[in-house]
Amino acid sequence: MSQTTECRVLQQPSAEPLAAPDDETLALLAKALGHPSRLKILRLLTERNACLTGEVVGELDLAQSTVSEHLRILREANLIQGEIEGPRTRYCINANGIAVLKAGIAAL
Amino acid sequence: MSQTTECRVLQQPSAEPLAAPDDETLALLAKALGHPSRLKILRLLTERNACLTGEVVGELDLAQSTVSEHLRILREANLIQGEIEGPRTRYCINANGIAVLKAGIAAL
DNA sequence: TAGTCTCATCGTCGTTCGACGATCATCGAT
DNA sequence: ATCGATGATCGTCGAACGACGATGAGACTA
Repeated sequence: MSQTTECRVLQQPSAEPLAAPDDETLALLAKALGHPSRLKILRLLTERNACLTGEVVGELDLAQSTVSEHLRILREANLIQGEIEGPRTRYCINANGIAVLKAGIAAL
Repeated sequence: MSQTTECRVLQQPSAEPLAAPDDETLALLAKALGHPSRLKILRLLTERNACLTGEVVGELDLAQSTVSEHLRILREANLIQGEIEGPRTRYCINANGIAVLKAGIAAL
């Protein structure tokens, strides 16, 4: 059962258009996106509001360690964020990172 | 001297919003973008209207063969296109590919 | 305290990437 | 017909990636 508990993170609505990142940063963001499984994870986290690691693993037909790696890559790219919740970790979209990505691509 | 001859390619202005690509395709596009040199090439081709391979090489501080590889990757990702012009090749942005990319990212 | 559950991290293995120099094919000019 | 210039392709090498199983660290539960 998909627990769609909200991922409570302070985040201003950002009225600003948001500056586009430099090439180095944009390349890192794009690279993090450059794998189908990671795109699927992003869509999953968007669709549901947040997911435990185990829920993501359940959707991906990949080993737990592999999924955890993909989550790490997305996290380090600032595209998602996770908070520890007892023995589990709850991941959700990092809206700011996504916004930076969108701004960078839109500015191409 | 940078020859900014126009890259004449038929291309409808596309009034449609343009459908977002599937994850597989979007991942390939993102992967192609995931390198600073390739972003730089895209910007170069946008700024000037088109470039010969040699002009791109002159801007990138990389070996000719390496640049040619980057051009190939962008070309195969449909983000740029090249036309042979005598002994040289003239590259320009593939507006359609860029549009697909932007649509895919914007839809995230 | 022992046991279990969850998830991150580590070590490994094969594949892909990114860079290079060398080579090759093609076109223009001599 | 030869030569020079241009640029794609090939072969190579080290680094990074993507997958996996195994292990380890925390946090609840009995």
